[in-house]
Parts: sequence; structure tokens; C-alpha cells
Amino acid sequence: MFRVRFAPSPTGELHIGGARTALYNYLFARKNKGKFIIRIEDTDQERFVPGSLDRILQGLKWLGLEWDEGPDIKGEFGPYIQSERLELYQKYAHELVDKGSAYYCFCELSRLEILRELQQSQKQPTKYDRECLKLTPDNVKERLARGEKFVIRLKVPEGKTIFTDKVRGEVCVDNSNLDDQVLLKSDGFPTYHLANVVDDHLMQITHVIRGEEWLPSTPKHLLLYEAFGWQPPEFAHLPNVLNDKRAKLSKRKDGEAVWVQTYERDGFLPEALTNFLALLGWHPQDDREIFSLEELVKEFDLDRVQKGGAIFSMQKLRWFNAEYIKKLTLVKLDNLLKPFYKALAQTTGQKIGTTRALTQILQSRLIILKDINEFTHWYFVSDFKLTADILIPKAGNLAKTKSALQLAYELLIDYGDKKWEVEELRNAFEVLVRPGTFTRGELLWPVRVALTGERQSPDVFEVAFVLGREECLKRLLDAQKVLA
RNA sequence: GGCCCCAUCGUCUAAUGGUUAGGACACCACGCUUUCAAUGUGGGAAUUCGGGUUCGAUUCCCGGUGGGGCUACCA
Repeated sequence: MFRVRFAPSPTGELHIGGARTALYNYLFARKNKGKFIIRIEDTDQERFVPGSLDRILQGLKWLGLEWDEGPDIKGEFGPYIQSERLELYQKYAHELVDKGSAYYCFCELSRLEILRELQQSQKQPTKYDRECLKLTPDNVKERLARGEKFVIRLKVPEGKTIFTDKVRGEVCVDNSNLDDQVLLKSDGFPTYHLANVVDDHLMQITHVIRGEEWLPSTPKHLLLYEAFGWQPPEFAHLPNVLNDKRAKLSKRKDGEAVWVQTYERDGFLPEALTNFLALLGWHPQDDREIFSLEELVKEFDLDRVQKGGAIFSMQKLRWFNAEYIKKLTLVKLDNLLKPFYKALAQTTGQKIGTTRALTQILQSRLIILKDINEFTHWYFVSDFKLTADILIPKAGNLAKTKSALQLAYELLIDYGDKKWEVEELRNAFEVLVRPGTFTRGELLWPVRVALTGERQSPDVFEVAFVLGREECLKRLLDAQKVLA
């Protein structure tokens, strides 16, 4: 049974790159009828952000990536939060020391810094010089007894470390380039490397699917498995998600655009985001692009994951989102829009009744839900400023425009008991369009502008329909005053 | 500086030892049309460079170049 995990650090929101890593892990697990596990890697106390854990889990839930074991779900391999597993790492670190695969180090941070600088200036690999490996066992015992601060370092053996990555194929590193990695910090917390290996083993993870940034430290992890005498999992390193400058997407460089929550807030649909993310570094066998999560599960295959980094294209994401909005049922879209409508009504001090009809005419225009804010000015604001300039069509003139508005007004006054419906309205106005009197443009442009105050808007009759007769009459009258 | 990874249209990518190098986004044009969208049709746009191997390489190998990542008692 395959077991994979997503292991975020609680240092903020769910990162977009992390979301893709989680997605690929999820797809791999579901595809292979395996388990998808969430583990929280909170071994850095300084970077810990309170509340972050909940927000990351919420982000994953929003995306629809459900997990089988995790901090909020009891599993037989818990706890799933590393800060609750501290004794474990300490035990294993000391076990490694006993085996001779690791050693105590008492060196000061300041000395290590100087050492690094020296090595770099001499064009050497930067790594620990093993000063503390010279210490005699008695010496070590004495310093420990004295309560001196220490770390435990991996003793990297000589040789080469070779492994086969599921995405990249064979990777080979000479151990002489590997640093004697700190495994246990002086505060008693493990580093990522130790905690990660211990937990992946204990939690019986079979496939480690993670970001490319871990590729260089994988040999160290393999060395750890070897030192413990454990069977290592398979590794698959995913290409990075890049910004438009081809650098790894990061909070520092890219701001809140890296948080999944930002997309949720702006009205991207989770289905669109997962679809987009899935295709960022992976491709199905055919040319299809629209995939539900279930369909992705069916098609996903690690063999078809890309090696090179992929630029996060907002344009393409927006296209996906528009596609998914178009596919939504009216009721569903209207519900999703409710919070946005409410906020708008609040700012304009307006009460809103049913928004169904409004939603319908906006559906094909929305790219993200937030667009509703700009697309509904004509609906929520009725006292917009009109000018003759905008009311008169490019190919029209003042007199014709005046009479168009007048005729439209009269038509609605005499509308009688005809149905107030889009097609009915269209038919009624069509009668006014005659060669020698009005072209459609000469008639409909002024009417539409009178009703919306905007050069660009939905169809006149759709607008008239949602506005209602009273409001239309009022606006037509107002427009005529502008031309008077 | 050292180590590792990567390289097809602007972007995401497909494909092959012999193809008119395919699709999607974006862009442009045209159609529809009262405007804007949506939609339909069409168009421009790519195998990083240099060596090999081969009858033939964009595809395989080597090198350059370029890009990225790592180089912490961060993950």
C-alpha cells in the first residue's frame, strides 16, 4: 500500500507551490488507492506563526484535497505534529551517535561563519571542518557533563551516493561535497533532515513527492536511512513553480500572490485552481485541458511530470476560472456571488432582492467572482453622471438621439400588459428600427447608455429586464434632460 | 565560490531518429452584434548554440551558453 505525505511548515498561509505539491501527492495516493497524510513540520521555533496550521488545513480543504491521516485525524502513526515527537528524534539522534554515524559538536556559530567565508574565498565547498570529531570520548563526556551546549552532526562517510528519482532519473553526488549536517539542534529540536527521515520511516511513507529544492539534500537523507539500516522510500522531486522572472515563487518576491487564500478571497474557484495547478508541470496523454479532481485522479501519472520549472501564468489561471464560472449552474453561481452582492449593497446603502437575473447576464463576463464589483455599477449606482458626449453614438447626431430616447420612453409608457421579458422587449423595440428612421445602433446605443451610464455593458434588453420598468423610465427621462 | 538540476512558440506543454513540429493561454484579423463580453473562423509565433554518433537529429552523446535550486543549529 502506497503512503505519501504533504509536510508543510506552519509559517504562514498555504503556499501556491505547496498546494501543487499537496495536489500531486493527493492525486498519486488516490490514483494508487493509497493513503494521503498531512504532517506538520514545526521544528523551527523562530519561524512558527500561530494560527498558521489551521489556515493551511483550511486551504487544503478548500481545494478539496482530503487527507486520510493528519493532525486533526487520528491515525495509527501519530502524532502528526513534529513538535509533539521531540523525544523520538532525540532518541534516534543518540542512537546514531552510539552507532558511530553521528557525533557531538560544540562549535560556536561565529566560528562556523568564519570558516564558511574562508572556504568560499578559497573556492572550496562550504562544510564543517570536523573539529569536534577530534575530541576524545572522555573529553566529550566531560563537556556534556558540564552542561555545554551541543548539536549532533551526521558523519558523512566517503564514497558516492546515487539514487534514482522518479522524475529526474539517476542523480549522483560525491559525498565529499556533503556537509556533516546538523541533525539535532542545541535547543533539542531536530533539523528538517532528521525529523523528516525519522517520520517518513516511522509513518511508513513509500513515496516522497516534494519540491525540487530538496534534491540537493536527498543524498544526506539517503545516508541517514543507511545509517539507521532503514529501507528508503522512492523519491520524486517536482519542478518549482516560478514567477514571471523565472525565480521560485516566494513570499518575499511575490507577496500575497503566493497564498492560496488570496485566490479564494478574489473569487477563484477551487476547481479552476486545482485544474490549473495540475497542468503546471504535468500533462495528460491527450490534449484535454479541463479536468475535475476525479478525472485528474484517473489520469495522473508521475511519469508524465515535467522536469523544468514552470512559470505561474495568471492569464491561464484566469481563463480556467472563467471556464469554470461558465459551467456553474445559475443557482450555484448566484450563491457564490451572494457575499459580493451583500458587500456591494452595503456600500451603496441599497437593499437587494433576488439577484438571479443579474447573475445570469453577468455569468459569461466574469473571470473571477470579484469582477462583480466592477461589472454592476449600473445596477447598484443609479445616479451616475451622463453627458451628451457618451449618449450620442459615434455615427449619430443630437436630434436623432433625443428622439430615440423619447421614443423608447413612450414605448415603455405604452408597454401595456406585455410581458416584461428580454425577448418581448427586444421585439417591441424592433418595431422602431426601420430604414430611413433608425438603425439599430442609433436607437439602441443611446437607450443602453441611458440605462447604464457606461460605454460598455451587457445587452440593453437584459439590462432593462433586471432594472424593471419604473427604473428604466426614470433613467430614460434623466438622459433626456442631459440632452435638453 | 562549490555542488546539483533543467532547456520545444511570449507562457503552459505534445510528439518523433525521417512530421506541414500538434494543442491550450495570450496576441492579431475577420464574422456575429446596440457597446463590451461570450461565441465562431482564420493568422503570426518554438525545437538555445557548437561539436560528434547516424544515410538522416529537434530527439542519442559531449561541450559551451543560459536559467533555476541548494550551499543555516530554516524548512
